[in-house]
Parts: sequence; structure tokens; C-alpha cells
Amino acid sequence: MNEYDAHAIEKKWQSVWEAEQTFHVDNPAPGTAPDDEHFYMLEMLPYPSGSLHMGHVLNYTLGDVVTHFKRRNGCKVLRPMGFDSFGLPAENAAIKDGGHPLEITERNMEAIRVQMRLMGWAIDWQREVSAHEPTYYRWTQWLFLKFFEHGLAYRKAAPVNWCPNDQTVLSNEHVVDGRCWRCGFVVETRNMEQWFFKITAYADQLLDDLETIDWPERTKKIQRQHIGRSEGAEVLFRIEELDRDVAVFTTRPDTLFGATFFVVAPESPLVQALAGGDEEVLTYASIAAARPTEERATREKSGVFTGHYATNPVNGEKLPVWIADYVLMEYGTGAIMAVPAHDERDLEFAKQYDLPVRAVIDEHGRLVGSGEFDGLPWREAIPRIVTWLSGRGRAKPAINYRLRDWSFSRQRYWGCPIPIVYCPEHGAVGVPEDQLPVLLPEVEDYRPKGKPPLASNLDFINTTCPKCGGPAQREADTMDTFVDSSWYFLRYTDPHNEHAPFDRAIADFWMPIDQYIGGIDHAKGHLLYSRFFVKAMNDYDMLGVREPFARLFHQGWVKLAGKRMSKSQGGVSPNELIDRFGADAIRIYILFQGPADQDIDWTPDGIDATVRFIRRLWRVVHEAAARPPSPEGVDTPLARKAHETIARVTDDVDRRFVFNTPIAAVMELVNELSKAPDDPAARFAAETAVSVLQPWTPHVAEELWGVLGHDSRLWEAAWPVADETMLQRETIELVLQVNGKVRDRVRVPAGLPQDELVAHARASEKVRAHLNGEEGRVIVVPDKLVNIVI
RNA sequence: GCCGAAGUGGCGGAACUGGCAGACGCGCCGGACUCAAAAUCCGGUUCCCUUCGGGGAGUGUGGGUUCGAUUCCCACCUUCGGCACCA
Repeated sequence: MNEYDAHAIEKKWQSVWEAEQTFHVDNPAPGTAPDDEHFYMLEMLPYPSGSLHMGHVLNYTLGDVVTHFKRRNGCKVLRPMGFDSFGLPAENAAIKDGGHPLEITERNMEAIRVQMRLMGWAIDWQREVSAHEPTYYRWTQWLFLKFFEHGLAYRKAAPVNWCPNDQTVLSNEHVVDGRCWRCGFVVETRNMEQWFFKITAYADQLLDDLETIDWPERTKKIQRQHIGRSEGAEVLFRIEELDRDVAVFTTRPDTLFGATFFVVAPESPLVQALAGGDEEVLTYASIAAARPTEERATREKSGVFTGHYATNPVNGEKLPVWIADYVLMEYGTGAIMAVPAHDERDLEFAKQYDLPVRAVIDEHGRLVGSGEFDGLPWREAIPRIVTWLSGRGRAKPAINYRLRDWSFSRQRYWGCPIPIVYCPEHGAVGVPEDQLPVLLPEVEDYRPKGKPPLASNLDFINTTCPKCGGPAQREADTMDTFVDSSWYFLRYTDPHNEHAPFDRAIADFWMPIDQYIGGIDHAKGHLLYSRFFVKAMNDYDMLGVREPFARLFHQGWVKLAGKRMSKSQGGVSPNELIDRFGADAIRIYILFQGPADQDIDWTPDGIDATVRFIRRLWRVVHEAAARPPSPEGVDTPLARKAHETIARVTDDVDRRFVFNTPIAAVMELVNELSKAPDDPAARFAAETAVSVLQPWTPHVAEELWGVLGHDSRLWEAAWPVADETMLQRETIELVLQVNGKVRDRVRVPAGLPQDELVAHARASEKVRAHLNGEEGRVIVVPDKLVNIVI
């Protein structure tokens, strides 16, 4: 017997897999109908800003176990990999240390590919795609144009996060506590022309279709909250002096009689008319509108009275009109009726400016001071008041969403160019399809200077209008990288297609993704954007499904000293661990820590133990290999343990989706085997251990499979099936309780009738000692326990 | 503040449907092998009491339901996430 040599074994099998392209899967022949035997396994693709960290190791090892498990259960498994290779970190690294974002990105990608191969992950590398390659972003641009044609991509002026130091717009994710995540400067709100995707058009579908997918409930909740549908009414208030009706949105029309003032957002177009040249009002509005995000988060309210009054349609009362910063222009109509008695924010403002408070709902939840509606429970009053007002043309039912359209233009370099040309005559014109891709040009300086880096390359910017041929200018903004990752899973199905982003029949064969694995931090971003993209593509007949990810799982964070491991915060190097312990040991170790959806506090304690376990397995299997083959259907306690192990591992992966307890189950089997080396089932037990552990430790399992005399490949061997009859116990340990306390245990044949179980209980000396001669009441759980209560 | 998840030995965790709490592993203790060490193997390891037979307590805290609760219900505490002027 040789010593276990992780590196030699891992290198050996990795070369075989690479040479044989073991994990490549072909697309179906044209006309093949989707079947149950195909399985699309996907983990979120990495962002190549450095090398992989332990969080990735957990994520991809999880996916790898599922991949092997499904393959061996007869599925044709698609398990591709790619790179989310556009984005700020590469650009920032280029600015900081010199070099080109492309070189930095590709260097990182190569380092990651090496790591992935060293980990032995079963990936179909022939389908690799990268967001920054023209063959990929050509189709990102094509999709953008498709959306643009349908009005789903559009331009508008909107308030955006602006970092005055970095001179760029920031996405919401890059604003942390009102400050720029990179330089720490307080972020301002600026009104700028931006590109948007009209994701709000799909708000209801994005909400309703959550019912159709198998996702963690907490993730659905985050999305529901983010979409934030709320039902209510739009009510018209009249401002007589301006001769205007102003609509407000409210979810509580039942409180209309309690309105005591009226508030308009500082950014509202009404402000000019309301101010009527009043300097104080205008000054307040402009300052309040430009308030930094950080300050808004303090929730301190301010406002100014405009001198105007709005008429409450329910009772004709004149309400003073204020402009205040706690009313948001982006939500509802940008104006509210204020009911301080029944709204916390209005109350806070009313107290601050000494405005009246009038309660219109009593302690029983019934309306008071509300004219003909007095006495109604407030829930019933809502539709009554809306109906009454709409009869007079002053209200209508309305629905509002918190969800905003997705702002995706970025004033930075390393991203997908937006294929748009601005013509003085024709406005924003899409670049014709046959001119795609619009290649990302070279620039002299990536530094943001208040305008996008692409704007400085005049050869790029100056072009002609596709419609009239006149002089025109290209769009200089690039796309948010979340656009790239909103459809990559479709490109994997048909990665080399030169005529379309993907072939619909092929995509329909593989889609939806049967199992998606990634961090919950993408709940409101990537996971929502991708759902939106798929719905739109389905509407344009490009795709048969309406949801991309049928089943979703979030792995936990791997934390170091309480902090999430990430590239920016450093962490543990997987390479060093592979070097010291081997990939199989790392794979077992990271999954043995606990349930995969729970966070792991990183500690290297115990990695030695996984190596020890593999060595033990190595030794025990070699010993068993020297034994004669186990007879078919051999029935010994060890054989039964092996069948039990098969059943446990299968159930854990297939039904429970847990990956730590199967390792414990195999450890138990190996322990039993090492205690009974001469058992006729020894060889069967060894084969079982190696076979079911294979998804966790594919290299050493393959090697040991050979040691056990197999010429076949374990990675393509059928998953073992437990013999049901071997799982039945012949005897059980009957627990005997008195008053719920365990007093004795006896081994009895399984399946005894209740009265015999009770007889066993009454026969026990230890039970009798606690009965004090009483009969007691008896509770029997067949094949488990007898409890006598006195 | 609102919403959600989680609290089990010295540590990571197990106990899936209300039925033996602590599987498996780490660590620690003791032993075997060895001139010695490493490696390996064997045994022990929730806490308290014990006349060594056993007895008592115990799954964040306090209550409840039940013959029986880590598991179900109520309240609270702690930790970690999400949202945070969304009318």
C-alpha cells in the first residue's frame, strides 16, 4: 500500500478530466424535447477582481457535489462557468497601479481558472463566457437595442448619487451610509440624464410569479418588500389660487377628515407656482432638494409654509400648503395630505411647526368627526369614501410601488458601451444590428473627470447618424455590470452562436436553471434584474420560460474575525490550503463545518482532521481490497450499516440539501469497517464508502475505486441504491420511561404488538423500582418507547 | 422603529414528523506501540452529587400546551441580516 499522496492523485485525475473533457455536455439534437434527465446546475459567476476566496470555495464545492450527484443519478448535467469581467475594480486598479483594465482582468481570470482546476470542480469549460469579450457584449448591446425598440430602455433626467471627489455617478450599492464606498466623501444628489430599464412595468409580474418558484422565503420577502406594492387611492385636492387640482396618493382614505395640512416635495414642479417669487420658499426648496443622502437619513424634518391653501374634497376645508423634505418626489405624486393624528411622520412635522392634530378614528377603530361615515370600522370606510369621492370625480383607486426603474448608465470606462448615437436631427438612435459590437475603444486616461472617459476619445465619439448620415455623437456612458449578468446563464446554453444571443430551442431545452446557488446579497439586484430580463425576453418570443431560476439556494458567508471574506478585505488563500492539504481535504472541510446555508467562522482547526480521515479511508479501503469480494446480498451488521449510509447520504443531498451530515455518515461507516475488517461485507462497505463520498472527494474516491479493482470510472458509475429490506431493523431498543423519565432500555424484536411492549416494560426491575407498586397509565409508541405515568 | 433568521458541551455541529439530547469531528484526559518522538490504534470526555448501584439538573430567559418539548404557543433577552421618511 502506498501512502496517500493528495497532489499526485489530484493531478492525475484532473489531467484525465481535462484530456477527456469529462464534464462537457453536448446540446440536444435539433427537435429534441426537454426531458427529466437534463439538469441545469449553476452557481453565480465570479467577479475577477482578484483570486478566489473561501466563500467561492464553499459556493462552487456545493455546486460540484450536486453536479456529481445528479450526473450519477442519470442526469445530463449542464454546469458551466464564466466571468463577470467588466466593472470598477479592474478600472480602479488600473488607475492606482497602472496597466490596462483588460490585462488586469485577464490576469485575474487566468489565476481563477487555475484555482478552479486545482479544486477539481466538474465544469464544462467549453462553454466559458466573459462579459468583457466582444463576442459576448455584442449580444448585451443587441439585447439593449431590443429593449430600446420596445421602450423598455429609455433616457430621463433623474436624481442620482454623485460623488464629488470621484466625479462620477454611483450605484446605490456603492453608497454606504450616505458616503462613497471608495473615498468616503458625502454623496450628493444630482439631477442628470440617465439611461433606465423600465423594470417597473413588470412590478406586478415580478411580485406574483414569486409564487411559482422554489426560493427561500426570506429572499422572496426581500423582493416583495423591495417591489413594495401598496394599494390605496389618488385623491384630488384643489389649490384655488393656482387654479390647479393636485393629486395625492394615500393608503388611508379613511383618514381624509383628519387632514390638517398639505405637503409638497421640494423637487416638485409645483414649487415654482407655489413660491410665486417668494425668495425664502425658493431658497428652501432648492437647498432641501440638494440635501445629501446622508443628511436625509437622519430623518430630521424641515419645511416652509407657501402661503397657499388646498381644499380637502371631503369637507371643503382649506389646508395650509407646505413644502417639506420628508415628502419624496419619486414616490406617489410628490404631494401628500398630512394626517398627524394617524401618521407618525406627519405628527412629528406637526409638532415641530405647531400644526393642528385631529383624530378621526376612535379606540375601537371606528370613524369619528367624519360626517356621514361616522361609526364605520376604518377598513370598511376606505372603499366607501373612495367610491363616494370618485362619484364626484375627486378620487380613484390607485396602486403604488417602491420599486424604481433601474438606472444602468455609468460614467466609467470598463463596461459595455451603450450602442446609441445622438443626432441633432433624430435624437437618440440605436446603432444598427450589423454594426455591432460597438467596441470599447482605448482611452488615454481612465480617471473620471466629471465626464465619462469615453468622451475624451473623439475618434470614438464623432460618428454619423445611422438614419440621416449627418454628423452625430456616440453615447459615452457604459452599462452597469448587472446588465451583463442578467442574461449570461442563457448564453451558456449556446455560447458560440454568432447569429443570435442564443438559439431559442436550445435555451428552452435547458431552461429554467434547476438549481441556482449564490449569496443572498444579490436578492434585490442580480436576482431581480435577471427575472426582469427573462420576462421581457419571453414577451419578445426569445424564450419559453418566464422565470430563470426554478430553485435557489444561498450559501452562508465564510467569515474571518466576524467579517465576510472578500477580495477587498483579504482572507485565507485557498491556494495555500490546497498546497498544504490537497483539494479533497479542503472540499470536505468546507462542507463539514455545518449546514451550507449557515455562516462559517473561519478557523483552520480541524483541517488536519479531514486529511486524517482521508488517510484512514485510504488505509481501510486498501485493507478491504485485499479481502474477497462480498457475496451478493450479504447480510451482516456491517452490510446493513452500508445500506443505511447509502440511504442517509442520498436523502440528505436529494431531499434535504444538506452536505455536512453525509460526511458524518460515511465517517461512521468507515469506523465500523475498521472495527470489523474480516466481515464478509467488508469489501462492500468499502465500495459503498468510496462511492457515496465521491461527490465530495472526487480525486481520492476515483483512485480508491481503482484500488477496489474497478476498471470503470466512478464519476460515471450509477449512484448506489439502498436495499429497503436491509434498512428494516430486526430488533429495536425499546425505551422504558416512568413519568417521562428514561429508566431502562431493552432490546426486543421489531414490530411487537402494544400489549407485549407493555409487558416488557412491566417486567423491568428498574421500571418497577419507580412504580411504587402502582399500575399507572400507559403510553406506547410502537417500536420506540413505553411510558408509564403514575 | 419595522421585518426576518438564529441561540444546544470547552469548540464546529447532530437530533428531519412532539418520543433515548449531544451523532460525527475538533480539543482535552488516560492507555498501547516506540530507546524516544511523529504517525497510528484503543478507551474516556454535558454539568453536579454518589456508598460506583445509581440519583439530580440540563438545549438563551420566564411562562404555557402535552404522558412527553431542542422541536409547538406566548412574552422577554442576545446576536446577525434586510428595510428605514415609500404616505
